[in-house]
Amino acid sequence: MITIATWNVNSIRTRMHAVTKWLTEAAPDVVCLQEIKSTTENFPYMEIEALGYNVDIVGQKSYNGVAILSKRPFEEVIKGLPGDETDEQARYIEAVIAGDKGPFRVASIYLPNGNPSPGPKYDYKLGWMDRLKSHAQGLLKFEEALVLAGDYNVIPEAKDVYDPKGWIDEALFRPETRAKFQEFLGIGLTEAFAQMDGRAGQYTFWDYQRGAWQNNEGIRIDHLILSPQAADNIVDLKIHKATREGIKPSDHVPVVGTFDF
DNA sequence: ATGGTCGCGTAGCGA
Repeated sequence: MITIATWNVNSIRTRMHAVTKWLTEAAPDVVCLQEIKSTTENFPYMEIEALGYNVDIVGQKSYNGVAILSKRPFEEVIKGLPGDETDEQARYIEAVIAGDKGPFRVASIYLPNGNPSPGPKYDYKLGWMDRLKSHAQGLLKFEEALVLAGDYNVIPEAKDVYDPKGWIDEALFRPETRAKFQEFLGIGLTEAFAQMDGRAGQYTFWDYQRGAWQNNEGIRIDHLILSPQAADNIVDLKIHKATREGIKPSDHVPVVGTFDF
């Protein structure tokens, strides 16, 4: 069995206490991190490697930044989402890792937020989603287990947000955003939560403001997106809500899939 | 009610 997690940590340096605690307790095989807000020079490689992980990252000063941690060595790493050489935002890293039954491929994705919308930031989001779809179409041709994990900044359905009417103009929930997400899934991908659970009100993010956590005013935006070979072999999916408690939590919580790879 | 809270970096932006 292989466990693959995604977690937007909202700064790796500030979150190291919570991250090391969770890595020790949950001990996932692979972890996709987003919003590390760190350059390569400032990333805490030593502390994470000491917990038994190989680490590779796409870093950026102050904003964005993604990483993949893996207890098994990387066979191949691809950095940056293809399709726009002018895009300098650190939002994509992909790796091939050896499973017990052959290699599997994992990507750590930090899809643009897109607010305010409409506007240039929303256009960037939609363009990024088009590029992700194109890249994923290429990956599907390998016909291998593929897990595209990350903060998609997309609320798939009304049941995934505490106040759908209040969110209708947000970049994360606009009909055009949801339609493009469905178009992305339509190339032959499966959203793990929809397959495994699908219940309403299973959130992965609660804003720091307005007592959102205390009032359970959350949204579900962190997803594991699977190729057929991954969807056929997922055996469990859990949202680790407990990490939203405690001192200096991230506003996102981990989503963890277990696969018979 | 155009508020509220984080993180980065030390003003104001991004979320």
